[in-house]
Amino acid sequence: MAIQLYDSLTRSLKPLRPSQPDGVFRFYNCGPTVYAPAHIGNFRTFVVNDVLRRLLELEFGPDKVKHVRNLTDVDDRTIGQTQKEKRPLAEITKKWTDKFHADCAALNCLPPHVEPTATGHIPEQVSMIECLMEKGNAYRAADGSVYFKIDSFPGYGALSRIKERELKITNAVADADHKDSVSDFALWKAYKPAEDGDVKWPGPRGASEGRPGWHIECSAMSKKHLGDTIDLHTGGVDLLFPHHENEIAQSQCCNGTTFANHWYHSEHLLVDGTTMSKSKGNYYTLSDLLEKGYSPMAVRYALLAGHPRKQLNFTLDSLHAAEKALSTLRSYRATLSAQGGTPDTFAAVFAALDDDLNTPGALGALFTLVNRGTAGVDTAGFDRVMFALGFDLNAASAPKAEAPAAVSALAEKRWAAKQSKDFAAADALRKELTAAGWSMLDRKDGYSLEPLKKA
RNA sequence: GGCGCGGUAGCCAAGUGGUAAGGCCGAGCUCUGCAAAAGCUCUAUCGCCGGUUCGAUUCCGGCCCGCGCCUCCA
Repeated sequence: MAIQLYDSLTRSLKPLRPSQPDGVFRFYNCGPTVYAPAHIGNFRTFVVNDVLRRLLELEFGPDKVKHVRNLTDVDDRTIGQTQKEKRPLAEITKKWTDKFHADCAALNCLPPHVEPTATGHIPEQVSMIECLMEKGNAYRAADGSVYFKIDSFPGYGALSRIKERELKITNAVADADHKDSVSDFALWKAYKPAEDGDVKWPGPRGASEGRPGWHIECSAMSKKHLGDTIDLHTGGVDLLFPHHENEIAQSQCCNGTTFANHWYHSEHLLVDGTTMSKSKGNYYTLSDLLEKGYSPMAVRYALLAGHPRKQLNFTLDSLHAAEKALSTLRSYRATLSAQGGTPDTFAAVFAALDDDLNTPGALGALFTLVNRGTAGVDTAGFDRVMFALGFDLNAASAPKAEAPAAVSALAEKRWAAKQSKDFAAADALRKELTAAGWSMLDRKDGYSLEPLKKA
């Protein structure tokens, strides 16, 4: 059964199908800018795209999906960071690329098949800009920068439905002096010694040395790794305009063909009802949540608990709920036998996923089945569902924290009191442990200690 | 101002023209020195007002409230 996915361009549900004769599904997902740790809002997009990647593999076969996700390693923010830290660009971007990879791995996201970087594709970008200049879609500005001429592309605005004249005039006027029109966007930015440090490359013919504008990297890298027409292009809603709109303009003017057959945008993660930002103090990284005692898998679960095309209000409670839900799945998995399953047991789960990536619907269907018991279910069938959702049930439920000596001592005392049936003392000690932030779990033959979740 | 999205139980969140999945929390019960774990049970008429309809939470219109984007933010 085909995967139906919302297409932002036609605003309708469309089936996902490879368009090339080789049957390979070409999938480009806009990746992160590596100048700081990605936050969980960023990861919502990447986790959602990971589920998509997994569904595509199940649908077309693991070797019939080509997944490309870029790393933006040169732009205003990365350069700004090098100036702030007085360190080379490559050092900064390496650091945050490594962190991004570690976080992705913790969240059990499959690595893309190709992960191109902007700095690794300067010639490709330059060549595309030259192509656009030759075709009259781009022009050199007085300072040596190159801009895309929006008027030259009649289709501009089709994706975002934004007409040039409807744009709110902001402080974009800063660069306006060099542009023919305020709405034209940079393909190549001329080198500015005071701001750019040593970050510069030889420019397109006729332009100054400098660096690529942000949008051109995706056009150039998708062309190189996936070809002129790709089957699916995805990203967060915020990329719809101007980033994706500009990519379409660049690619279609240069290549003369449809850039992407399908566009998909996942919605924002909100915290406290608003979008995350450092100034609001509601900015979470994965590390922040792990420090609070939550597991990466719970974060993944929480990110999938809302419909990907709907804003999701993230709360710490949702992580608690996720932790519990995963624990239920873990015990359920443990009761399953290796064989004897009925093939279509989890059809409802896949039906939900195939229907516009309805992850909360899929989770609902999954628990309905789990609550029904283990009849007709075997490990292989269940594991297929876990693969699709990307839940690694073997991953630790939560990082095992070592109890401080003082806490261990209290626990030992309480255990001894309990063994000697001094329940009053045992209860008093339990209260002390709670006050110290630890929970003591008794078993027949011993006990374990777990830190209480921090608020 | 332009474009778009949403308002479903204490919280999170699916869904359907015929009286509403699921997770968490909470309550009760079973089990158990206590706690935890496990099991069972219980908890909503879907923002407001009209309209269409035999029937609307689901379609249409209006209103109220919230959120996002509008040139470099996933």
